[in-house]
Amino acid sequence: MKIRVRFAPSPTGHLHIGGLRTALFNYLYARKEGGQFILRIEDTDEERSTQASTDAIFQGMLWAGLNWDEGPFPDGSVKGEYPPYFQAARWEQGVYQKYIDGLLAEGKAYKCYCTPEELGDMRAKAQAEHRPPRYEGRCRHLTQEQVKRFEAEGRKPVVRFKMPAEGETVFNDLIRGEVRFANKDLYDLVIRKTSGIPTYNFAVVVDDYLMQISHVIRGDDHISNTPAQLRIYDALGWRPPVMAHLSMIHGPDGTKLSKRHGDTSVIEYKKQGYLPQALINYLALLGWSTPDSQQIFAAGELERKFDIKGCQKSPAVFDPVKLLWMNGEYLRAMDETQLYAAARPFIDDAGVARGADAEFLRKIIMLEREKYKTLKEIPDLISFFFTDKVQFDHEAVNKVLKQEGAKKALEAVIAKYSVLADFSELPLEAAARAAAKENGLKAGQVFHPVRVAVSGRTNGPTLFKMLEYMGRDKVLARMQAALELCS
RNA sequence: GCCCCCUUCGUCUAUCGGUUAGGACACCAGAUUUUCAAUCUGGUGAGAGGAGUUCGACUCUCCUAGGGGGCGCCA
Repeated sequence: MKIRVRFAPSPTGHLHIGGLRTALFNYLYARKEGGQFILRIEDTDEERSTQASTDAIFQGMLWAGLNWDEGPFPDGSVKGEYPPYFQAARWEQGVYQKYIDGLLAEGKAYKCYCTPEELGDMRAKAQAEHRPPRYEGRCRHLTQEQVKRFEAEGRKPVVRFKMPAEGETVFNDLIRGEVRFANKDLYDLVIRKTSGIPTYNFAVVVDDYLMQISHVIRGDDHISNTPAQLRIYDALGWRPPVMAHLSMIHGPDGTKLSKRHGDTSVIEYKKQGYLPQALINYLALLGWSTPDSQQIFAAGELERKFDIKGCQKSPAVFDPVKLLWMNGEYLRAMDETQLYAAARPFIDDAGVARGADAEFLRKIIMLEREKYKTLKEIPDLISFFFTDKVQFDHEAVNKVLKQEGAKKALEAVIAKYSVLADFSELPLEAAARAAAKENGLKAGQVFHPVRVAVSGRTNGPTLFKMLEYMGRDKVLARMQAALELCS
């Protein structure tokens, strides 16, 4: 069997973490099995679908590196045999209507003239009477006269699919095993809206079949839609794809991940300085694992090791702290060139290091690399190298420069450094230690004031390398200026 | 209310009838160190509850409880 999977988002907002995870599992399954990964835009919601959302989905997918084999692309091009991969446009081409007509002709579907208000009333009444709030089939057996009257009133019908009243619908989910639904719990769902546009539950069936999707991998919030869709496959005489329902991602409070939990758009993670590889690695581990619980995956390794058998049935809580750790791991694993390239936009954006020499900037970035958890925090961590005047942290000044002996230490170091022949790491350290010894100070009593004097902070890179990179002029000038802050 | 799904450390998970229940994040302690971080070592910490099946259950079955999802002319 040819493996064909799809990610089918509706363009009604940004691509979020949950959507990206679903896309990722489809992508990985396709890559692992040597199949095709298809992107299809389900824009049958005329009111909420927007072009901006479609663009955002493209952008998010591309940034995350989830390249699709078939579907529409941001430049307007389309790959694959089933263009345009937008359901609304496919509807305009008449893709769905013939199947609806067929069901109507065979009596497997019927027109329903109930208005939204009537439906609302029925639901409310059912709720009040403790009955399930679903459509009871009022228009299932309308007489010719009734239809005529409704038509005369100008009512526009929807088309509903007739669900069987008895029996069971059973399917074998790749992740959950056998799942059974009693048909009596199904209801006659709308497959064509008054606008003529098919509803989601109908359009997915038609498109998945037409596009020869072999496996439907989606969130388990779709489990309850599955029996209805299976009934439609059956009515159309089609063989359904294999179903695989992924567990949901939850927020810390145990409910489905939503905006308030940080299910922010994928692009927001980019802006916050996350690496796409790190996000992807982290997401792959939400609801999936290898038999040995491997944590970090090298490039291409997920594609090779992904196995749907390793998918978890239970929901996973999104843990931003672990994501942060993982991002740090990826940052530390980058080489100088990669890190520089990744960090540069954030540095430019922050307006730090304007006009700095690229080689120099690269060295400075590497100096503090083991501290980075996100790219976004890099500018702040290195900014003091480039400012004209040191921005002193008040706490640092009070705790260090105001201490007894600080002034003496700085003066001694200034004296040494002014005449130091080789202004590089080792001699700098030796000179500082000598200054300490000669003045009866402990090494720390000298090192700390020097650090604060030149950087304004108590935390920073390894001291003498930092001084070396900063250069004699700047170091001396800064220490000189800091003397005024000592008491 | 009805239907469906789920249940191993705080979190992500391994285990596929016999293990001192393993790993990772986080946390704690120690080592290293000029700071922070990184790194290394060690530690705390789990099978929801109850019945079965079995020589033996985290693992299989049932019940209970808890959690989640769905019940639209949204997808």
